[in-house]
Amino acid sequence: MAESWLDEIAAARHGLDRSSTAARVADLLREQITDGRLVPGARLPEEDLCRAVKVSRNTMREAFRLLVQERLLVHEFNRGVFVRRVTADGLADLYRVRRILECEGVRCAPDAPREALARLEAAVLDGERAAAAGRWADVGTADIRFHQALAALVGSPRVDEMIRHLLAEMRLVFHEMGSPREFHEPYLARNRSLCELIARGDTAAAERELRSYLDDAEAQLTKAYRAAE
Amino acid sequence: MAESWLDEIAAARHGLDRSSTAARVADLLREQITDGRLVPGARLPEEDLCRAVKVSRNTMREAFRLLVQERLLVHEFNRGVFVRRVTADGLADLYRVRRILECEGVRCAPDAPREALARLEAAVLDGERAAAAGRWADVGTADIRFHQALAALVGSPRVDEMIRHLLAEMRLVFHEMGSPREFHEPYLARNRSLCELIARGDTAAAERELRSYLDDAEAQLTKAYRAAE
DNA sequence: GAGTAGAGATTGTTCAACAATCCATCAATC
DNA sequence: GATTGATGGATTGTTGAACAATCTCTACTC
Repeated sequence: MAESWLDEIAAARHGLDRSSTAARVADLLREQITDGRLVPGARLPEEDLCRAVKVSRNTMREAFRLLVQERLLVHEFNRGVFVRRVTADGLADLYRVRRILECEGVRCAPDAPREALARLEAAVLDGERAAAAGRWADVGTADIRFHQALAALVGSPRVDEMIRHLLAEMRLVFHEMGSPREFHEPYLARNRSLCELIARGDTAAAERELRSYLDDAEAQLTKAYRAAE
Repeated sequence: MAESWLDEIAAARHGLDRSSTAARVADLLREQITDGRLVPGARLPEEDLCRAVKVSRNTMREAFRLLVQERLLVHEFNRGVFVRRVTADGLADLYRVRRILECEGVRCAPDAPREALARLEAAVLDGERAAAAGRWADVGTADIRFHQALAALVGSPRVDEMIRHLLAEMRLVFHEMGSPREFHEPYLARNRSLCELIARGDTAAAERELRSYLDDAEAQLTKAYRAAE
């Protein structure tokens, strides 16, 4: 195993040179969306964006396709692309799959590597620090990182990708209903206790707590959703 | 429910007029791949395909994107697109997620609508009929439909999409190792018994059987994989 | 007020060209 | 003889323009 550093280089290279213009444009748009500057339902006209970003229409369309694949945009034939608007049904489905993946993560916790558990703890800490400083947007980001780390306990690249897309859509939900503080504050303590239950190895109690956690969050969001209509 | 046929029309129309040329080209390629005429690892040169299908490079690239999203093709920057080649690691991950989704389907069986259970039964029957007639490729198709119906018991559009992509990749695995008969034949009886356990409502036994089923299949494929190297 | 016709705007698709990158080949050096 | 470096051909990435198809809104007719 004298050449193990070769593998590291091979892995690092992947993230370096792979940058097409389309991918960079997609990064740009993704940031606008996850930051909430592009609200759900907003239309993205090709030509305006091409002029703004100074790329050709073909390249812009390629960037669109990347974000459609991530479920951040939806493409309607002959009508254009829009920031995805999550419906009440979509929200229910979102939580259905979150329950499946995150609960599986909890069940896998005993077999998970230490780094994976450390990331869970780190996300909780980040959230608490951000709350103490009043940075509520960062609290939301930390919360998402926490749930991502939860599903990552499964140790499956494919599950990682699924949960990443799922939680990116959750960001859309949050932006569509505003008020990050009221929503995220109560869950800081629950994240902490969930993390401790897992660290203690009590996966059964952790799964129960997680389910009630997700039920509560879903009910709260659904209520806000129905009210918004 | 007097106007339920209206919904059917609405659904059918979706598949009719909303068909860009890129989507049709993608259909063409998808068929070539799932039928095994395009083997895993094969490169798809843009210009050759453009000339063959008589579409422009941009349209062809759009078709590529669609199939990349379905995980049938992989796109390497500045190198081209290739039929996905599933590695041994990828195979393990594939089964890890199949276990999660299909076992969840079994657990949801008591709450599933009758049509969903009927589709399960239908897939088993199709497989048995195809086997009796010696159509082993169709046996494989029926097997995939069976597992798709299993995950569909969850009743989540998102899970449906996940399992569809997963099983499309499984087709690649099958093609990479050939010999459909030897592999699929033993599982016909197990599909049948699994289906009966579910129909009887014994979800606990069904889940145990499904896990051992998937373990066996994974072990068999993994062995064949290692041998092929 | 409902329905229709048409103009203007936007998207779908194609084409041709050039730039950037990869790949195989060959020459040069040690 | 093997490794390194340069060369050229082939393929992909990106651009801009053009035209066709479709949608959307306005104005008009009844």
